[in-house]
Amino acid sequence: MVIPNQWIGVGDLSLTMCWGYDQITIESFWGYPMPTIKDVAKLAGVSISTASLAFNHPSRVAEETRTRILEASKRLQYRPNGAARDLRIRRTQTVAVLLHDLSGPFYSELVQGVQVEADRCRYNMVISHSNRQDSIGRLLYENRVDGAILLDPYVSDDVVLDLADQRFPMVVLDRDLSHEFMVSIAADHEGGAYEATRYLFGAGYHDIFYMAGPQNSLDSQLRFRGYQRALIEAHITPPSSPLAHGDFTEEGGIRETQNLLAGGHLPDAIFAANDEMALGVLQVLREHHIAVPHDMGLIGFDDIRIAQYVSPQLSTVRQPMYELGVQAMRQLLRLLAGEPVQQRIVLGTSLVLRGTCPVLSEY
Amino acid sequence: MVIPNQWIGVGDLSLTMCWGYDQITIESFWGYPMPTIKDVAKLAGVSISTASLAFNHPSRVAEETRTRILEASKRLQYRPNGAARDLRIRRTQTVAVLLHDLSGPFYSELVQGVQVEADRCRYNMVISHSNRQDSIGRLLYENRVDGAILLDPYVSDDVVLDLADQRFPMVVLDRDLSHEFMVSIAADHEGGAYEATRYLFGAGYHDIFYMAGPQNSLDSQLRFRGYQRALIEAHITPPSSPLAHGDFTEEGGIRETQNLLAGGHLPDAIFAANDEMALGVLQVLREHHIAVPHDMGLIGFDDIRIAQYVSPQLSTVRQPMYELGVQAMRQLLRLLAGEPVQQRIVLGTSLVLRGTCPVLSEY
DNA sequence: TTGTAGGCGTTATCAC
DNA sequence: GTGATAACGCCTACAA
Repeated sequence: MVIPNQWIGVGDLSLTMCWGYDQITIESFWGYPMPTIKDVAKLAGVSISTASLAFNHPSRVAEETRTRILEASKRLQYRPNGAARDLRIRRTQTVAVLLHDLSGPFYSELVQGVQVEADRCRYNMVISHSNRQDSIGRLLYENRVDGAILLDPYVSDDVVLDLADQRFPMVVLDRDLSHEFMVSIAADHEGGAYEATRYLFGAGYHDIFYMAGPQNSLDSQLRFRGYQRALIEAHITPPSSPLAHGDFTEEGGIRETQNLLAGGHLPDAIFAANDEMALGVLQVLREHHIAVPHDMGLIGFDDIRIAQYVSPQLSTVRQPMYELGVQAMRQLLRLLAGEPVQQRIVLGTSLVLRGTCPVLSEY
Repeated sequence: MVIPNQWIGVGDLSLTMCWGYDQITIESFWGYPMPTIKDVAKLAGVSISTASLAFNHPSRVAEETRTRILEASKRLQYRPNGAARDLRIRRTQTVAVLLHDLSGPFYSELVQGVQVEADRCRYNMVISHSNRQDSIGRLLYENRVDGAILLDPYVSDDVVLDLADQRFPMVVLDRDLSHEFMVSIAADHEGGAYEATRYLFGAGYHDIFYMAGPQNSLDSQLRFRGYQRALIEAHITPPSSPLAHGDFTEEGGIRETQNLLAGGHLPDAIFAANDEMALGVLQVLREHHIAVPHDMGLIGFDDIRIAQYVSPQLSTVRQPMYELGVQAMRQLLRLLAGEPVQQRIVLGTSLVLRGTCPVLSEY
C-alpha cells in the first residue's frame, strides 16, 4: 500500500525544448566569456608561457612572479580548459568503466576496486551507463578517455574487436574474446558452478536442476558447463542443454519454478544461474510449503546483498567483484604503459553456504 | 561459511609501477600515430575542410566525394579526436553526475532518470564516483563537462558555491544551498517524516522514538523536524534534539537499538532515519523476541530494495529517486540553455506501508 | 628566469 | 561544391 504525498513546488514539468542547442555555446548564454590563460598572463604582466609554467612547473618560475600569476588567476576566476590541455598533451589521464547495469553493490564493488587502483596511479575514472550506443562511441572512439574497462554484454563483440584492432587499450570483463591488444578477465563461472553442484551432491541431494539464465548469456552457459561436469562426475548423464531458461530476474525465477511445479516431476535441489532467480525460486517454494533446505536444496550465484536477508538465507557462489575491478584496472594500466599483459585472466569464486542447503562442517 | 576456491591464473599481482607515465603519450607506446582528418583528406584527395564537412554536414558535399572520404576514413580507421572537437566547439555535450555512493538501486534509479532526460536532448552523461577531490576538479573546474548534477554530501558547500559563482551550470541534490545560478532539488524529507510519524500515532502507538542519522546529516535533521512537528500536533513535547544518533548503517541501527533496550525505557514504535538502520533495529528486535508490529511499530526511510525482503517487510518512506533524476536533468538543461529556473524544488515522498506497522485501510 | 613561436586536430568563415 | 585559413586554449622546445 503506497500513499503518495502531494507534489510540492514541482513547477513546470513540461518538455524542455531541445532543438536549437546546437548553435549555442556556454558563454554566449551569459555573455561571460571564460578567462583564458592569456588573460591571466596579461593581468599578471607576464607572457603566456610563464603563466603556464607557473601552473605546471611552479619551481621553474620565480617565487614573486608565481604569486602574481596565481593572484591574477584567482582574481579572474581562471579555470584551465581541459579540452585544450588534453589536445595538447594527447592524453586524458582518464579511464572509463562501461557498465550496463548499475544496481546492486555488485557493480559498486567492482567500481571500488577500479577506483582504488586508478587513484594509486593518478588516473581518473568515469563510469558510463552505456545504454546508448553513441555514449560509448563518444568516450572510446573519440578518445575522450585513454582506456576502458567494459562490463556490458550488450556491446557487441564486433565493436570491441574493432577497437582492439585499433589498439585502444581495453579490458573486457566476462567475455569469451581474445585479442592481442586486449585483456580479458572473468570470474571462474564454470568452476564455481561445478563446486556448487558438487556440494549439493555431497549434501545428499540426487536430482539437481539447473535453472539457466537467458540463452545467449555467456555466464549462464559457463555455469551450465560446470553443472554438467559435476553431474558427470556423479555418474549422472547431464542434459545437453539447460531444461529451463529464466532471464536473470526474480520474476523469471518465479515463472520457471511455477513451470517446474506444474510439470509434475520435482527435483530435490535447484542450482539457479543467479541470485535474482533464486529469490524467485525461494518465493514460490515458500508459497507451496516446500521446506528449504529439507525438501529442496537451493544455491544461487553472485552473492547479492539480499541473499543474506531472505529466509532461509540464500547459499550462493560469490564472484570476487572487488578483485575483478582491481585486476581490471591493473591490467589496463599495463596496457596504457605498453607493458606486456596476459590476454586472459580468470579469478576464482567462492561457495557461500547459508540456509538454503545443509552446511557440512567437514567439507 | 565461505569456501574459497583457489585463485586461477592471476599471474603477476605485484604493484604496477607508476612513475614515468608523464612523459609518454598513447601513440608513442605503439609507434602508431593516430590518423587525423588530415590523413583522411589526403588519402581521399580533398582538402581538410571538405573532409570535415563530409562528416558534419554530409549534405553539403557531393555524393561522390563523400563516399570517397568515408572510404578513406574507413581504410585509415580514422577516429575523430574528441578533445580537438570540444575545444573548437567549446562544448562537450556531456554532463556529469557526481555521486558519493553507488550501491543500491537507490542511486541507480536516480541515474536512470537523468539518463532518460539526457538522451532526449542528445546529452551524454558520465558518472563520477567522487571519492577523490581532484576527480571533481578535473570534470567541473576544467570544463570537461558542460554541467553537473551533484549528490555527494562530502563535497563542501564552498566548492559548490564557488562553482556557482562562476556560473558553472549545476544542480545540487539534498543540500540546503541557494544560489542565483544554481538549482537545488530535494525530496521532502520533513514532510515524509511528518507523515510517517503521524501515521504511527494514527495506528495507535503513543511513544515514538526517532533514531537519527549522523549529527551532520541534513537529511536526518530534516526528518527529525518532521517528527517533531507530528509530535507537537499530537500534543507531545518533542525532544529538542534526537535522543540517539546512528550512522545510517545497519550496524549503527543494531547498536542504537541495543542501547535503547539496555536503557530500560522502551518506546512502542521507532521511526528510523533510514532503512539501513531500520534493518538493524529489526534484527535486534527479533533477537529479543519483541513482536513487530504488535509490540513495536517501525518505519524507515528510503525504500531500499531489501525492505521488501525482510520479514516482516519494512514500512518506509519512499523517495522519488527516479523523478529526482528526471527533474535534476531537466533543470540542468534549462541552466544550460540559459532559461530561467526555480532555485529550489522539493519533491514529495510517499509512505509505503508494509509489515512493520499496521496497515490502516481507512487512512 | 622569462618570452617567442609553433602546433595539437577540429570546425567555421570565407572566398573561389 | 571545394579549398585556404584562422581560430579554439594550452603546452613546450628553444631562444634570449
